[in-house]
Amino acid sequence: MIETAKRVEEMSRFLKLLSDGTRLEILRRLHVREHCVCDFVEMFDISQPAVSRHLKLLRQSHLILERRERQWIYFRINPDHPQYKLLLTILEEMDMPDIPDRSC
Amino acid sequence: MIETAKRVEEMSRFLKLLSDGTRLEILRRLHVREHCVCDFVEMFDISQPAVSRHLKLLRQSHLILERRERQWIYFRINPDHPQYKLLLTILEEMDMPDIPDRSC
DNA sequence: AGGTTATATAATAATATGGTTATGTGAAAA
DNA sequence: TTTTCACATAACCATATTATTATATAACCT
Repeated sequence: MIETAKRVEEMSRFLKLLSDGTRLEILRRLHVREHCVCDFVEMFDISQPAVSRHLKLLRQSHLILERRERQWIYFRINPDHPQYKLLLTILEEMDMPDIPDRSC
Repeated sequence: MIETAKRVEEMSRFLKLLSDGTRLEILRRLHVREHCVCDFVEMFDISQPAVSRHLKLLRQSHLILERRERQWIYFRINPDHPQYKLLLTILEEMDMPDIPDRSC
């Protein structure tokens, strides 16, 4: 079906967005709390423009939201993103792998 | 922590593997039943070597298993892969998006 | 106004990814 | 044993991705 093809296409774009170690780590941190760009520039061993580019990709797909406060720009995860739940699953999987299901 | 960094790294490699439309579609089909290479060659508008390359990537990461029967090679999903559960979540998300949780 | 700080954009380069055609290989069939 | 079928591998090419350096912009401070 065409609809399914579109969903596969969307999912592959979403997963591509998450398939980078730097971006995954950014999201892991944003899952804990808001961060400004400078936090990430300190955190990673890449240049400020490189960090900026990763944030741009995440922002352009509406996975993160920004808020300006004085000279800083703070980012946070967008809980209204269509794939927010899947994102949480992936982030939690990294934090605690191999935790069995609670039987429910 | 170093351990966490390793998990982020592993997760990004896993997601990279899934972040291609052709490979996602292959996995979607294998989720239903076994398929031989020729099935996929028919299915997609790419060359047989291109299909073979996608299958090789999936096989090399142990996400799929193969079985030879006469002149055909049949592939199936490896249910013992460390990320099998996450894979199912992603495949099911594509089939039925926006189905709310059963409250549990 | 002029300087500093935080972030974005542009230009460029190296590497990764995914496709093609040509060819190799191993099992079945003639 | 030769041919055919199903698949893999090699060589190559175009595009995508991700980094860098240089520069622009916007807010704050003196």
